[in-house]
Amino acid sequence: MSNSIRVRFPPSPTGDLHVGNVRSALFNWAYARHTGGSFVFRIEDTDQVRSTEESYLGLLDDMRWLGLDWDEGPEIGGPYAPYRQSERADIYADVLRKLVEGGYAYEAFSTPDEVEARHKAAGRNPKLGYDNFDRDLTDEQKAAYRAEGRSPVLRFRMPDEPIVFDDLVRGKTTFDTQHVPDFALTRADGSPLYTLTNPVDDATQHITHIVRGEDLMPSTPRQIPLHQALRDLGIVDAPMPLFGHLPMVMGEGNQRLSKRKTPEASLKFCRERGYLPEGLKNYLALLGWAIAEDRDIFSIEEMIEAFDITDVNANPARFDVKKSEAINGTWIRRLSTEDFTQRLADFLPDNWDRATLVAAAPLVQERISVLADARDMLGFLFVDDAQFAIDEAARPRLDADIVAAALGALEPVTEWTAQRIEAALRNELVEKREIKPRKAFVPLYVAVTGKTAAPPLFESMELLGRERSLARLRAAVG
RNA sequence: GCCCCCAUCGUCUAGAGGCCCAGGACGCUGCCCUUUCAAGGCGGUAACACGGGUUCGAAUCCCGUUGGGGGCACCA
Repeated sequence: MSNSIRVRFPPSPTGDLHVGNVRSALFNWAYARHTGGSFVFRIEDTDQVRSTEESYLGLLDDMRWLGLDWDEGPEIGGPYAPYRQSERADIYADVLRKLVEGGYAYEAFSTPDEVEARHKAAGRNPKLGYDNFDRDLTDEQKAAYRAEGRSPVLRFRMPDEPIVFDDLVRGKTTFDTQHVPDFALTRADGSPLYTLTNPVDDATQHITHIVRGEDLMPSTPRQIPLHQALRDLGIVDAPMPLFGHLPMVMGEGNQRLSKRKTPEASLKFCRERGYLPEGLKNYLALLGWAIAEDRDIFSIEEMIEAFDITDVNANPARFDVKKSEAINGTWIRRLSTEDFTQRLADFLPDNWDRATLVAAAPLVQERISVLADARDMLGFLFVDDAQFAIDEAARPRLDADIVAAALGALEPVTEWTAQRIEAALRNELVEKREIKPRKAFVPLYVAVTGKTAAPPLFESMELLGRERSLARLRAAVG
């Protein structure tokens, strides 16, 4: 199926995924599923110093958690294996050799300091980048550098013609190669750089659509001539891939997402907050894409059905925590009680009593937007009585008279069910004492749960149990 | 500084010349419901960055300005 669509997601195992990466993965995946093409998962670990096995394993776990399954990649292999760049060294070495032999790449000995010094001496902007100084070094000059103990990097010889491509989301884009210096393909130790491995893998793995963040747009005028060189040399016969550059996902205040400044932007953080994969994917899909004029909530199946890269818009988006949680909340409410209970149980600490949890889950399902909210809301049921404490913010809402009256009404109740508790309390406080329900129950919420935002009172007391409930009421009076 | 990209409510967006004195969602907010908190229902608030063109007609096309973002590594 040489004419079928192939997209890829190639993260580096150098840390946690952030939501911008996840959005790229999602769009690529959705496009593959929409078109019946292949989604290739590739690991770009050419930077041996920064890449870690832990991060690699984390990447796999995150992708599985998200439900973004890959057709080719780690652990399952595929026709263009291996899919970890650290295992493709001989491919790169071979390409490099042919590139040099074909005159597409050359040895460069200049150090960054020397390049900058030449720019300054010539009155040019020192930030201009490499100046193509070593392009036509003679063998004697190279030998002289080597005699100094220098090792060269290999650089790609950029063509003179402008690079023009039709971006899938932005349309026609032109780069004048005057502004694109010959770029390094290797380090001085001969190890390959991203600038080589990424285009080589895209070519050798027959990627047809390269959909990535806008931050990679400046690498496109380098990838295109390199891909062309690979074709000219007969290394690959893959046609030039199409490029689509997704808008950046920004944090608050238009800051670029970084784990330091915007922790909510890391997938790890989202998972710890208790986002549902459904909710997170739904929200992320909204960043740069819309399924319809008046719809925000849609399933992944609906997204697959409707998604097309050319419908993605080009302007940067802000990751809005409030909206993402609101979307997640509606996904939580959409879950069946059984499903929700299961996910909550998987999320909450193991030592929380299972039976109580099953009974309590339905009470919070429509009150939370991320699973972590349930931890706060249900904590009063699972905390040791010795450690139970009333929130400082809630304490002023206590009312000793009301709590005492409630205590008096509840002590005779032996059949400890929500119905009996409610009947006793209403009779005493609302009927006999004519206290408005709103006024009557808030102090009891505070006494029993320690908070003003809690699951329904009577059910909460039933779950807490007679003795513990009465004890908390007594503690609140005294 | 140089190169590239972008520009509709506070935010995410719909809008591909007349359907738009601009629609949806989040947020904020009013009311209803209500045992707290939510959820739900019904309202409200709020935008085409600016200036020139093109056209009978522009949020939609063109140019410029301004603003924002990205890149300029022997990181990816």
